[in-house]
Amino acid sequence: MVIETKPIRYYEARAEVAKALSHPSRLMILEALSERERCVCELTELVGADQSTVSKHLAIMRNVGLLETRKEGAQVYYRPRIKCLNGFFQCVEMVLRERWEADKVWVGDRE
Amino acid sequence: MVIETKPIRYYEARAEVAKALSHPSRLMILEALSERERCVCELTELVGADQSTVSKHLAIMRNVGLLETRKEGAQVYYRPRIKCLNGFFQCVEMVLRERWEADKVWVGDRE
DNA sequence: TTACCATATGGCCATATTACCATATTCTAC
DNA sequence: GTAGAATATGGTAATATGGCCATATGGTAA
Repeated sequence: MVIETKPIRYYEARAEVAKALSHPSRLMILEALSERERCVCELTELVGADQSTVSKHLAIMRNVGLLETRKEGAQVYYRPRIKCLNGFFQCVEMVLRERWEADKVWVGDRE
Repeated sequence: MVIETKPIRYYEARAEVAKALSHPSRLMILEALSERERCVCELTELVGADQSTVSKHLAIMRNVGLLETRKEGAQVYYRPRIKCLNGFFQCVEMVLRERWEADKVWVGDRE
């Protein structure tokens, strides 16, 4: 009974993208960018961390292909590279919603 | 110019789900489970890691609400708790596909 | 040129993650 | 009851991640 799998590289590439999405500050940034492009200084203010920290978060997302950049003078504007992030977040939302429902039922059982 | 955000807890909860999806072995397991439920021993053979390692991967996904379990004798069968993972993976696929296309163009530019 | 602003990178430290091994727990079979 | 299989958990070591500070880089403006 051998299960069909794809080469490890396949899963590694997908895990890398998911990992880029797995930090609160990065999700906050993505949400802000879904509205419109922003420069690093705006996002630094948004996140409230050191500018170098935010720069590294942005590099992580750009490296996996989630973001792209545009230079304007000394500023660098970041924007989403894809439009499908809704599908991703809808799924995460459903996980959280179902979990919440389950917790509610479970708590109810104890009373 | 203050950007609208939600409370940190909001992003943390979502990042936690994404983090549970950000390991190659866990993605391999999810793919196998999308077909049908499996016991830990099957998944251990699939991943090719120590049984305790696989058990911990499964616990991570169960704790965030991605998987649920069913006991049958001494065995524990895991299955997905939600049906929307396609939306998630379609988005990841698109990121990878777009990145691949971009790389192709870029390489072409150098020749 | 110099001074200054915006961004990226290197260094370092604290913490988190992952792996394995050993062991505990739970169930089946005898 | 004991033995053994299936799974979960604790310990520990190696590596990865995330934060800040300091600094490098690239741009603007005088």
